[in-house]
Amino acid sequence: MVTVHDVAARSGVSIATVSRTLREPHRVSDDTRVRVLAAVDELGYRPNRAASSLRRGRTGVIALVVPDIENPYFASMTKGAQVMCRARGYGLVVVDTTERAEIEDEEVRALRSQTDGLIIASSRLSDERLTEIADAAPCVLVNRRLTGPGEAVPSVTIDEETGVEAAVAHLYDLGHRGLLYVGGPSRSWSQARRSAAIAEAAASRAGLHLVQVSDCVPTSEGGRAVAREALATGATAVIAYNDLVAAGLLAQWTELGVRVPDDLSLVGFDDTFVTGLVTPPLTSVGVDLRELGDAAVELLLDRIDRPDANAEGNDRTVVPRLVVRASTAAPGAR
Amino acid sequence: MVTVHDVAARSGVSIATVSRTLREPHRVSDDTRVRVLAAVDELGYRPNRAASSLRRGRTGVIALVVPDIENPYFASMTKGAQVMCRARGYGLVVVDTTERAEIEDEEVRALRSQTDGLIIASSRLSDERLTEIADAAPCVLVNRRLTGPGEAVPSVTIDEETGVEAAVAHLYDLGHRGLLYVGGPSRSWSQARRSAAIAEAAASRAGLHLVQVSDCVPTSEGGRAVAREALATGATAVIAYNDLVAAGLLAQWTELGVRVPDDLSLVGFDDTFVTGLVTPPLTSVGVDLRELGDAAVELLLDRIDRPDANAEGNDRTVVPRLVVRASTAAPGAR
DNA sequence: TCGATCGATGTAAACGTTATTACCCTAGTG
DNA sequence: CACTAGGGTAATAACGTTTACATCGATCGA
Repeated sequence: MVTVHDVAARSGVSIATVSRTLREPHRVSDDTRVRVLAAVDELGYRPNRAASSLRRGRTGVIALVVPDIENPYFASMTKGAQVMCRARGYGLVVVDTTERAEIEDEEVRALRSQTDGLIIASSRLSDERLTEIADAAPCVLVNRRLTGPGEAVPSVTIDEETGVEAAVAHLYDLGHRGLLYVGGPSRSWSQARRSAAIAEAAASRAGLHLVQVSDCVPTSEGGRAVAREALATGATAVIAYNDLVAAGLLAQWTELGVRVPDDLSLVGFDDTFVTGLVTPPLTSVGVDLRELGDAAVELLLDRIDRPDANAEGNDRTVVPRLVVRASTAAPGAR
Repeated sequence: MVTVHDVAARSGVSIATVSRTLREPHRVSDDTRVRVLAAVDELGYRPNRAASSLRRGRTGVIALVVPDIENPYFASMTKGAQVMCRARGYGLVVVDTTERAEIEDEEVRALRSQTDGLIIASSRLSDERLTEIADAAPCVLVNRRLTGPGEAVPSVTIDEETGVEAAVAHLYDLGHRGLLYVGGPSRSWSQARRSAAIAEAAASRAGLHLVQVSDCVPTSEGGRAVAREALATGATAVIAYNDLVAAGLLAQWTELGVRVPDDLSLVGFDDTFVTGLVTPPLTSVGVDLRELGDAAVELLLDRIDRPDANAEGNDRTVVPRLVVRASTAAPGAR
């Protein structure tokens, strides 16, 4: 292993100067700098991260905790986070909790002391636990906002109301009056918000009849499972908890001979790449998920690098767009 | 921050004993052990990873380098790797190279000195470069095997021949005699192997006519783009480079009024969750991708933890299964 | 009973980096 | 010319762990 000492010896300076050359280049004279950098290059020197972390009390690494990396939603988020981390010179460790709160708790506990900060996406933990964690380490929540008065845990959330409003408006304007919302797990924070937002959006529209079913398993299998039940409601338009559920509904309906959008319009959530995989391509409302990851990293790193700069600007809200594809049309269009 | 010193003070022993209690519990007496562990618990002590790494020359972290974490293929692999790492007490840092060789090179260079080992999946780097990397750090390749004689870079690969053979046999037995293979990027190692294996499997079957197109972009858009061209070949059965391409073909064909499997049979590769999303569900040949990640981690950690135990047992081959779903049937079945 | 052995614990020296302090040397100022 | 200011560099002390070695009883065999 090549260390500062080797570089120092080779370039005829002290180890202090080597370190300074790399950390604060402007503080050394021009010719020492080139000499040191040359030696660094020739020897292939790379500062030992462990040593650096130990001395500085900073690891240069942040952690992203997600429930399930196989879920395209979190995969995209991770991608965004990854790119931003690279740009800012930070490492990213991704942890998959397999949707289990106790694993999340355990991992978070382990990570908080060994990283510079945490991003926790769609957490399964209680408000109390999260507050406690945020007290102990820089922390950004995604898809979760703590409600307490004094709480100031930074978070990145989606403006569900706006997204839902756009979806409902779209369907209403097409002429739909019977609307079904196939909701996800009732314990989910996003589900609660979406459900409430849909109720509100529906209530404000004359003649619109809304039915909600909930606790659909948020996968395509879940969608398949409720496909018949959904038909039975007599709705002409369906909004699904997410794209996967929508895909499942679509697949099952197709097998049952129900045609989309001729017989039934369908809107998904999250606008993942799944929308382009199915036939017809799915109208969906969602944010750029990479941007979500991006934003979380940015928020966290700003907190870390510029400590107590501004206790304000804690939260970021990302506004979703409705992307209209081929799964929605006027009712009875055929 | 609570350190060994705090724990030592609290439990009335020296820091050495604290460290030993945690690393080699059998080497301390029973009552000291319980006393120390109690103190650890009460104080919430967690050994500082940076310090530990520095001293031991081991980080307890391995890296997984993938071209694209958004690709369900690598997402599943990552999941498998993640779970295995957790089980073995290692941390996992996932790096997405966004399919760019120069980023892969750069990241690998940075990671090899700061982790205990590397897993490089579907690498874009040259054989020479990979050999060089493997010389400098424990390394396992996935979906790549170095061919040189003395080369002994451990790898996990898929037995493409067996998988392809099963797919071709399935279609042939259904009665198909005109077969099209829609191949992926010609620079891809997997593509080369699949293409060769299909040619071989086809050659051994009387009356089977094989056409290959290649350089299809390995996404659903890529599949859509070649959908018409595929029809023009007159084949009655199509094998696609992967499930995404198959999904694209399927979507475009559906829009063109071509029905699967009535008019055309379709087989995908990799058996990702995409197979269940589309209509009809896709017949696909692939391995359990989590197992692939699993195996890579296991191979790597065995190398790290039991150094030079066995230079043999370097490679692991995973045998894919053909999962028959609804996208394949006898030709002219309708 | 005495030395050898062994088990349990303590002491202290690393690991490679960075930050603080001290130093030197040159240039500027009265 | 003496004195100071200040830029550039060197020496050195941490950071928290782990581990080789030393120490000290106690046990055991002769």
